[in-house]
Amino acid sequence: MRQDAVRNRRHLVAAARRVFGRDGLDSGVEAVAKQAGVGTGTLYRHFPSKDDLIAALLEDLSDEVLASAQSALDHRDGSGIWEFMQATGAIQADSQGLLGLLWREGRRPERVAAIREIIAELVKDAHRHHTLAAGVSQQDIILILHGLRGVIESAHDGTDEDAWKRYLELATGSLRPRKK
Amino acid sequence: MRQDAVRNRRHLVAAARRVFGRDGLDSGVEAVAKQAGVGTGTLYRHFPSKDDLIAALLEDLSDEVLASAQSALDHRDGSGIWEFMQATGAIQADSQGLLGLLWREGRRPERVAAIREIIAELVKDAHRHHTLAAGVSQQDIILILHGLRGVIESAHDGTDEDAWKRYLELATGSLRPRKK
DNA sequence: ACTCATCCGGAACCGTGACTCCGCTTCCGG
DNA sequence: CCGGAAGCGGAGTCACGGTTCCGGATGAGT
Repeated sequence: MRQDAVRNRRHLVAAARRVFGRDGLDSGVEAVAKQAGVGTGTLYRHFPSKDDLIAALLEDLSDEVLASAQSALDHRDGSGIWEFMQATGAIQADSQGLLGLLWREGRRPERVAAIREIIAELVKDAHRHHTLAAGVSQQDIILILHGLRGVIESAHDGTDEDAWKRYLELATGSLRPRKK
Repeated sequence: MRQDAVRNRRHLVAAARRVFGRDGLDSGVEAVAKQAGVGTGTLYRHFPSKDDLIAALLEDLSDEVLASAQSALDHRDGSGIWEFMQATGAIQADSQGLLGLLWREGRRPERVAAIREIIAELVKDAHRHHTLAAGVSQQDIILILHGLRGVIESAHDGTDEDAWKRYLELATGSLRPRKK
């Protein structure tokens, strides 16, 4: 593969992330191509369809999530679940909420399953070390993460870029075990 | 205005709510017209553009929210804020997350302002009666509501229709004052 | 430097979906 | 009942955006 080709591919995914993140998936492929500094023909050389481009984008993003989940798992002291939620928030915010597509639509189900798997593991570990309130399930964590997505999507056109941090603070307040 | 025209208008708004709620705003106007049992021409007689139809829809929804907000305000015993969040959740769930458009996009800013106004009032009342943890602001409530929207949108294609209730339970856990 | 396989750009194509137009139908006051 | 104004339906128009195509440019091995 030629050097300029790999460079263009990278640029295209980055451009897609920027454009789709800013203006939504309804943005034209032409906007993405222009942002990447190439023509639409080039875009279609690398990705057979717009949907494939989006899939590549999500592949990238979910790689990041999986990586952070793995590193959170390494803790094994019950703090992993908190770290994971923070990291997910950061990635979600950085990608302007695009990561939510992975959840919301049926895209890349294996990835979603893998992430769920790890969350279950993190929850189990947290319970083992009593860093999570009793009765909180993996499903509850996922609920909070869906909420996190909603918050980030809303702040999107707004002013407060770090609102999601405050949100996590609030939302996780009731997940921590009762400090007596 | 002729009777059948009034009826058709109502049917159109209801149909739009159903169709757009189920399949998203990208659904064609033809689907809405068919659902309402009329032709597209009729739709365009009542609403000059698709966007106007959506605006009418949101008008309806925000009417419901304002009404529930008003009735929550009547309590004046500090419980209004909780009732309001429950009611908003119910409306949001019923409309399949369409209500979120009011928030997310810049649509109908006066309505949004009015709702914010009432939330501020509810928060003030709650603090007066100490039914809300100190340091929780109107902005925090809105964050939780954004999260609520995210949860409902996600459950959308899923199985668990009542997930948002559990979410509210979790999310509001840390908003209540420390029961000592 | 030469060559050719690979890659690039963007004009042209085509399907989709918002919107218009107009002949026909239906309501309703007299 | 009758007349005509208001309303209806849906085929046709048009613009937009995803996709294709191909002549020209460009990288890389000899």
